[in-house]
Amino acid sequence: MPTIKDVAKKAGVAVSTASYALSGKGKVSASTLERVRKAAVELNYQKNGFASDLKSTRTNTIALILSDLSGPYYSELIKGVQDVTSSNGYGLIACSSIGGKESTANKFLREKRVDGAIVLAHNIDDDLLNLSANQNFPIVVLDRNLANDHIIHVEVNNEDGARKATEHLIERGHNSIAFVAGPNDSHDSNLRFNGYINALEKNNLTYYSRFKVTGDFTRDGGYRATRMLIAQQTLPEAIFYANDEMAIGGLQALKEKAIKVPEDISIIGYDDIQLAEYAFPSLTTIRQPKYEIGALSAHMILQILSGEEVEKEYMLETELILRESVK
Amino acid sequence: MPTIKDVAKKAGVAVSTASYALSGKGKVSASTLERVRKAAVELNYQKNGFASDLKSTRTNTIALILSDLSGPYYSELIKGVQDVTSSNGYGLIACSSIGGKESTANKFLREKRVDGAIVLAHNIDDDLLNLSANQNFPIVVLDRNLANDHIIHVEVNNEDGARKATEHLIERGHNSIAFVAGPNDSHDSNLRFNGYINALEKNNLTYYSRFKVTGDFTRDGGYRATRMLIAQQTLPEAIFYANDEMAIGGLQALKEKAIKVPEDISIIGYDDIQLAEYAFPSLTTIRQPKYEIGALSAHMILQILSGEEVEKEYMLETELILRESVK
DNA sequence: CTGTTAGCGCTTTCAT
DNA sequence: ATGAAAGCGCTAACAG
Repeated sequence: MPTIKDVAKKAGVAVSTASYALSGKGKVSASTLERVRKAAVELNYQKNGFASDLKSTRTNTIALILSDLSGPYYSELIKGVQDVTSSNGYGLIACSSIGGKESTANKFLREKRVDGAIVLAHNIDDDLLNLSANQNFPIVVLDRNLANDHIIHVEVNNEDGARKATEHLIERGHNSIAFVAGPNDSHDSNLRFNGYINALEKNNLTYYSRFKVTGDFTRDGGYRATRMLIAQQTLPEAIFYANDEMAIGGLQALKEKAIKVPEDISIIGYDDIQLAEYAFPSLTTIRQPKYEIGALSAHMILQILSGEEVEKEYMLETELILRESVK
Repeated sequence: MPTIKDVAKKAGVAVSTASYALSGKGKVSASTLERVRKAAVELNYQKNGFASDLKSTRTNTIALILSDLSGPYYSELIKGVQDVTSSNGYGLIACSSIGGKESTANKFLREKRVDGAIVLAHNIDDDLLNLSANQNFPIVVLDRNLANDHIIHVEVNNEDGARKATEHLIERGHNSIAFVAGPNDSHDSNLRFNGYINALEKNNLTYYSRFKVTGDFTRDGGYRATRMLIAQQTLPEAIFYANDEMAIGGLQALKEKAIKVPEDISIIGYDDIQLAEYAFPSLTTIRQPKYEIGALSAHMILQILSGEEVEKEYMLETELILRESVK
């Protein structure tokens, strides 16, 4: 691999001159500029990004850290982030937190390979975020609450969203409502559970712990959770799934047992992923403003990076989307 | 930001010793190791990734470059790549090629910020790939053919897939078949068009150029293309969309004009994205082995990186998925 | 306008 | 086992 030194030698100039010429920071005569450029092309010179970052300490790139790059939920979120970063001349890389301590996500966070990060990955632990965040390295977290001056929270009102979902079910006349939770360590899922409980209490409905089953936010988890519900002697009148993916898995389980939705049982999801609209029956759900979350998060990071003072807490609201899965 | 120098000073050792201690490469007594570790924690020391990469010239990370991080097609592909990389101790970052020359994708490719790359992004140009690929920087391309010793091609048999789709339509008795193409510069779309033409010819059907309209691989593009088809006096008996997203947009346009699928017109897509199964009517389509593409690509990169000699060309086959959108 | 030079923070010989 | 020191490739301050 040729270095800038080789280019300089070939062009018959000093490295600094070559550097100036290549970076286009003026201070070079047209003729040397030409010579240097020519030499660079001939040698197929490509600058070493690490070396230049090491000097500049700015990467102009932010990272979006997700627990799983391939989830359907993320599509719109990414779009929001991407639109904002790219229109501000920033680069974006997405990385997954799969792989624990060794994951790329961990590495990027620890070693500051980017200028800032947006994190939506329950398997990244709080300590790491607390250690990594600082004046020059802003972090936006989307799925937890951390007491740290350099961490911005962009939250969606989970409790209220879950309350809306549950109350909608109650309004439609359902008295026994099951809740299919996400992973136990998911902050979001726990808040949604709280909202569910609140709505129950407010309406004087008793909560039966056998009506709470745990999925893991995947379609398969929703399928299994629903099978468990079906296996119990009394089927609830409605099921509230803590996310749409699980609801879609549930739809499948219900269909297999010939339990009709919404005739025999009503179901409601959470998120409003693209598929929700196409599921059969289409899924009544709680929409999260995913694009806005992404765009706002990116915007905040860039604000901080450009030295602005910003609010540390943002709360976005949800919306009930009526479709066909609730009677 | 504290550096390793600070840690060394605090621990009362030389930088080299600190480096050894921190990287766990032996050669340090238990007591100094302890001292150094303690100092590092107290200072909240985090190593500078760029500096260490600059020395080591290995990042243990590969990049997946996509034209748009948020497309539904990519989900499974990413999963395939991710499974292989993470189980081999490699990191993965995904980046988008949006933003042209300034995009993160370009930068990573040019400046070798990763050890290798998998590219599925029609807006990255051939020249850049040719310049970047070399002995130590393997590239797998998924959407084009480049004559370059250091570029691996993983292809899906587009022509054959399109032929299958078209012939299926013909077998089901359709004689006038429209084709909704992707962007004109898409290699994949052009090959699919060839397959379509071949099938027509083989079955002695004439090709009408008014039955070829161009979308841009998006739902909206498919919607508009379909409107154009509808606007013409004679509707074809069937439409072959060069990808599922456009077909889903088409479904919408057809529904708005009360044209029933498949009673009034048959449609077939390409890709078999998740949504295809959930569309109404569910979409008959050509499945691309997306997960396998991803896994194979990642595998090849890692092979090369570990010094193996490998084949440069791979061709994967498609499969016709029968659903409800063809009469 | 061009060249010399001092680092950026780290790893890694090579002595001790 | 530990330390001194040489660079990785680049940028930028400074001198000319």
